[in-house]
Amino acid sequence: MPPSPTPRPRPERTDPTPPRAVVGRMSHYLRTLQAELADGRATINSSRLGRLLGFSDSQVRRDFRAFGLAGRPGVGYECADLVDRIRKAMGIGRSWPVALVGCGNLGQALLGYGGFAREGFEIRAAFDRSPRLVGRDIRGIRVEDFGHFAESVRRNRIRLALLAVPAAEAEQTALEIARAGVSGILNFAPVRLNLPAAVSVTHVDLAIELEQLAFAVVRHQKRG
Amino acid sequence: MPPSPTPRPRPERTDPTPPRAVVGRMSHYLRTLQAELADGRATINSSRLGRLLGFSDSQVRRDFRAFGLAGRPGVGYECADLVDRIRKAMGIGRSWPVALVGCGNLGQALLGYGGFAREGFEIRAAFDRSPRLVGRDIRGIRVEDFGHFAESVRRNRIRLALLAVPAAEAEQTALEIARAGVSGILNFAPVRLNLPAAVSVTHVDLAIELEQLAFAVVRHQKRG
DNA sequence: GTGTGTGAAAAACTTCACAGCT
DNA sequence: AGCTGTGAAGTTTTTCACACAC
Repeated sequence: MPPSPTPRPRPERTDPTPPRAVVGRMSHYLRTLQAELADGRATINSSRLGRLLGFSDSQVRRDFRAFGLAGRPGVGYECADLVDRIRKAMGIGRSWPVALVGCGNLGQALLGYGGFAREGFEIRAAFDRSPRLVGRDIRGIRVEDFGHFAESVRRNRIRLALLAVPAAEAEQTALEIARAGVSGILNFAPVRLNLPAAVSVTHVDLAIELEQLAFAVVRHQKRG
Repeated sequence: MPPSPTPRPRPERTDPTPPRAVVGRMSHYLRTLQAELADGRATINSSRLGRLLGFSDSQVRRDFRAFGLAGRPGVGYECADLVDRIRKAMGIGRSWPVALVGCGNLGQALLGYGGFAREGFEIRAAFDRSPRLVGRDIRGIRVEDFGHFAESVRRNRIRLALLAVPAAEAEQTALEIARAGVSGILNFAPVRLNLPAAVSVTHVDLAIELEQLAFAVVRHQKRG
């Protein structure tokens, strides 16, 4: 049993960074608050908001405090105010021009997906390499040749890209996207991308979602 | 303040349930291991696997132990063996017949998505309510009228459904899916579903993914 | 030497419970 | 009364660090 001196590095908690788990829930609060506003409710309390999302009331209050959001005792939180502040804190809400790269089936579905607009994400330009698609008009967007990508990024001040190309092309295409100065890529190809640290990548892997669902189903039936 | 006698409820850790966080990573291990196998590597150690996925080496070892997976000191883990065991532990790997409900743009993209097959998920039947689509052949699948859904679920032993209908129809359609005896729904509509507890639901919300990405981008640029 | 398995410690996260504001 | 804000306690998850197996 060595007594182990333990130098105590003193972590010194003054962390201004909101905990990762909180960030993950913020988008959900935002969406629910917008729905409440649309239903004509001006305020909401932590226990209702929690119930709608499956969180506890104290968790809601803690999360909001972590983002510096305050409510009024006896009343609750003001929906409209909260929506504004969350948007601001998350850096969204203003217009975010987005580029779509890859206009096959999935890409075309993304062009038609209504959900993006809500938070100001707007697909401004669409690209493909196939001569079959280049020049076509899909839902009001003209498909451009991917060769023009870098120029279009500058012209449209594009910072985010949706990557919906076949797996085999994903890595190479992502590199070119990164080189054009885009700072975030939402990747739909079932391939892990190795990119310079300057660009953030989020992976949407539908097979993994299905696996998790299948596991939940199996467990659900074994137990309760 | 009395020192609180602490009755010690004796948690009695013999929990066979793998921690939720571990389950979330298992699919990622699975995919990386398959890629390693495809590259001709027979074994892998925790630190390489962790590096490929952005996890620490000890986390990898802990995760595997939680699933009862053992490695060999000085060598590492055997990829093929691991893949088999993870599949078995997750309940996947066998064929999972899946139904697609909603054959608009997104639905058609899902029919063409190559990633599902890897783990045995197979879209066996596709449904829509629109007479425009019913009867059409899309990528080898004949679109059926949603009225036949329950019968098809029984005939094809379908347990999972992909829900790709417009937001306004999602809740009602999901209820009918649940009533037909499906046990898991992967929901693509930007709407929260309120369903009986017997059915598991996983939400794929692309707007939320984009929000999280935008936040990561903003933070990334503020700090490092 | 290399790399696992694992107690112990640390950190992150969640819930409890209640003082205090409206 | 109703509901927030928050210390304190509890729980889960991650990392550390090292004995031990190959």
